[in-house]
Amino acid sequence: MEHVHCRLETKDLWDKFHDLGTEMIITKTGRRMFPTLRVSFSGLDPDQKYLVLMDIIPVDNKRYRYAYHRSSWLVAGKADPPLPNRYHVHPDSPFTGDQLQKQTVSFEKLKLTNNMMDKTGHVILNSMHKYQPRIHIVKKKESTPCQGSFTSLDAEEYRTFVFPESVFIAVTAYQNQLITKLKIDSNPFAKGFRDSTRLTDFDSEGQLFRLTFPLIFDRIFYD
Amino acid sequence: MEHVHCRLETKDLWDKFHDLGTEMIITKTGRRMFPTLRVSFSGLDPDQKYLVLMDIIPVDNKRYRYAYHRSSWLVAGKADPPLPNRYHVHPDSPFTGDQLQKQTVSFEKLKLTNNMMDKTGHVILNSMHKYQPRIHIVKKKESTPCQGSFTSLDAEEYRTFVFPESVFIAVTAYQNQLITKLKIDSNPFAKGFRDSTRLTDFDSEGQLFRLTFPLIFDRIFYD
DNA sequence: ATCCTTTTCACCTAAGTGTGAAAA
DNA sequence: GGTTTTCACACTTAGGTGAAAAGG
Repeated sequence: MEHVHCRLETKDLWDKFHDLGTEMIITKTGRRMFPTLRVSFSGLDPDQKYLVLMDIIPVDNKRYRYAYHRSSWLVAGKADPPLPNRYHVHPDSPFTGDQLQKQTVSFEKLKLTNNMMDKTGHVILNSMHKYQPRIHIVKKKESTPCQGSFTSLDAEEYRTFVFPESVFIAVTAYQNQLITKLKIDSNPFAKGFRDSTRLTDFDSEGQLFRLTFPLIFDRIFYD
Repeated sequence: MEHVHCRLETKDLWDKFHDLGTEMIITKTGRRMFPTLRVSFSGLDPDQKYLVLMDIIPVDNKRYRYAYHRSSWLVAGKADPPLPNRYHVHPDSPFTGDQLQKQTVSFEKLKLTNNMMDKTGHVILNSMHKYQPRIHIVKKKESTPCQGSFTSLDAEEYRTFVFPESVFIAVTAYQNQLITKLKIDSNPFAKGFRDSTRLTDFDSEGQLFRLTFPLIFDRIFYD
């Protein structure tokens, strides 16, 4: 697994958020992450089967608060008691190496919650704490279950990738107004709050283009 | 272009609808097609640029009506005056052959309307008429515009693919109740009408699976 | 009791979908 | 009188709002 590479496809967007200090909303019922973690791999064995996993780990042992007058995050004390870490197998796993090198893997369905009693499988985080998402790729052996539990892993069987631009602070309400603005402008699901005069245009939902002159297609091939 | 192949990725779903007699709603403001036409290509020149187009042509010169007592479609006379055919360039065009062989092309944004005055570029169809969608792949020359109008095409420059399982009758309201049921069960946007006891489960939105036992990841690679 | 911070919740936007009664 | 079309409505998921509630 030494030559495996992992690319963050959504790096540009993550960078924009990272510059402002990324915040992710966590709710009782679970909230998606935005931006989404979307990655692609290279250097895999095309015929080997792999699982792709994601988890989110605390970056430090601190609790943060937002200083409005300075528009910046300050340390506000020691972290709350840590929560049990959960690993999330991408639902399309297992992938063949061939598949993985052709398509990107998107963790758009993953949701964050502050509900410690959550039973729906969302990631449980502490509010006002700093986190780092991670991506893991695991070589699947005959015996590796795709669902269920892992018991042991040899060192050769997996690799972990960390993208520092994806660190974020979990919040129950946005603190930095610039983050709110960037979310509204870049998340298609927040369209309802955009000004009619859009300054930014991240969404790739280009209009269907129509030709005004008909083409002539006289030969039809059945396939 | 002789060796180009085109595969209908959503064939299974189309087949299910075709068995019942596919109906597509057309409205004044435009309605998406469901199932979506999603295709992939092979046999292309990786470095060549291509445009992918779709159009929808009348299958015959007939008008249909639905006989409720027999639960089947009957011919109800001659077709209404034909409407001008429009060709729709996929908004992501042009593609390189390499891109096209790695990803599938989805026409999910295309909308159908019965409004002959439509200025938004949707496909205009006659209600109660039978139609056949077609996919065209066109080799892009330096001079070929991606937007605008084509003036002429050499015979070697394109191929047209037709999937007979994608024929449908345009309607303003569903006629066959079994079609309504299948749409509700298979279109994620119609979830609100599903019984709590889902018999069918076409949507691929599998729940994220969670491991209950933590894995041990001690080696972190920055990438 | 006061004050400040953090969390919750009912509410509205948005697009896509079928409903069912009314209008053609 | 029967068939076809329209339209306001309700539902789903995802997202931010802003006032009220909860915490400390």
